[in-house]
Amino acid sequence: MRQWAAERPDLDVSPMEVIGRLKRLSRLVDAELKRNFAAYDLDAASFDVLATLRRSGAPYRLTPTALMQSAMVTSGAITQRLDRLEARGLVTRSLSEVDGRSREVALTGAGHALIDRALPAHVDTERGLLAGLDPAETSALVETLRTLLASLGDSAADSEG
Amino acid sequence: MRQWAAERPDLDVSPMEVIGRLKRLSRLVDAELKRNFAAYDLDAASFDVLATLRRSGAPYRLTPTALMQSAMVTSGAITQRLDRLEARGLVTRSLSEVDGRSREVALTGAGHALIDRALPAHVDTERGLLAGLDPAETSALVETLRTLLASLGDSAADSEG
DNA sequence: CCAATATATCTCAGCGCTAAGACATCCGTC
DNA sequence: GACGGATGTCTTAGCGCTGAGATATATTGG
Repeated sequence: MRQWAAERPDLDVSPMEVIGRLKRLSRLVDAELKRNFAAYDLDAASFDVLATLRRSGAPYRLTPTALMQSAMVTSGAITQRLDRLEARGLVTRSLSEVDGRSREVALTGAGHALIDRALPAHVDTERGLLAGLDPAETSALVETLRTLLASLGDSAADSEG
Repeated sequence: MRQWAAERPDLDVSPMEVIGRLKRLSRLVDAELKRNFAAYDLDAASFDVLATLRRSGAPYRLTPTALMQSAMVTSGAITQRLDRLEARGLVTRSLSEVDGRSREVALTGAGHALIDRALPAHVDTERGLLAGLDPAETSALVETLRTLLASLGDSAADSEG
């Protein structure tokens, strides 16, 4: 920030302070979570799909489109994630009975068991990452992030985990 | 969150609320910034390198290692970014005079001009992304992110933009 | 001084993602 | 019912990054 103020005093670079830190934090978090995923033979992408299916509740079925929106990736990315998960026997894909264009992605028993095993350590890792904040700071942060996401039109701002 | 509480009532998934939103926000921000980069024939990676060199001040020279630490990517990624920028005439690479292992990466006139042109719109885009927060919320957010980064050992928590 | 170790950069295979587009199916309108 | 546009999924080429490792130079301790 100091550097920018010296180099481009004509610009108000204060937004960089927020967004730069946000990006940095996101990278640090990703790197830390990755370590835990690896302990369960997972990566962030696979974990994301399994966790989304898991939290959707019985019968643990969602369409690729739903998974795509939750993950905020392209349809091609979801297709490939599902290819990998299906090959490992963690999910199944079947034709939708109500829409001929669509598929139903379902957790298998193995997928269910794996995500249930990986979840506790994952949440613990996340808790550890936030250990530097006291409860008041944490809840203020949640609230601010919710406000920000809502202002950007993110529909999942109220339900996402 | 509601879904998790119903599915895994044994787990305190509150950390997911923070980290999930953080990740989501980071993706939205990336997507929005990307649009502006494209208007200047840049991508996030190239912009990052040019901006880092630019804010380092005259003589706008840094080592690949310094760029690597700033960008939080591997050395291979920096090598490739520099290959691309060098091919476009936006930076030059020369041997270090003080360390035979090292290189000096310098902004060219074209690189300097390009980043100076792209910067104002970039900062404006960032400002727009934060428009949903009032000044008090914004400064509280900065402070919280700083605290969090510091607690995670991020040395650049105080200077990064 | 030399050996051992650390550091700086580059190389490259492999991987997951995007972007663009193909294809099938659904839906609204006439 | 047929047409045209919208939607859901998959395909594929290309791209940037990682991770492992190669190479060269620097540093440190004996």
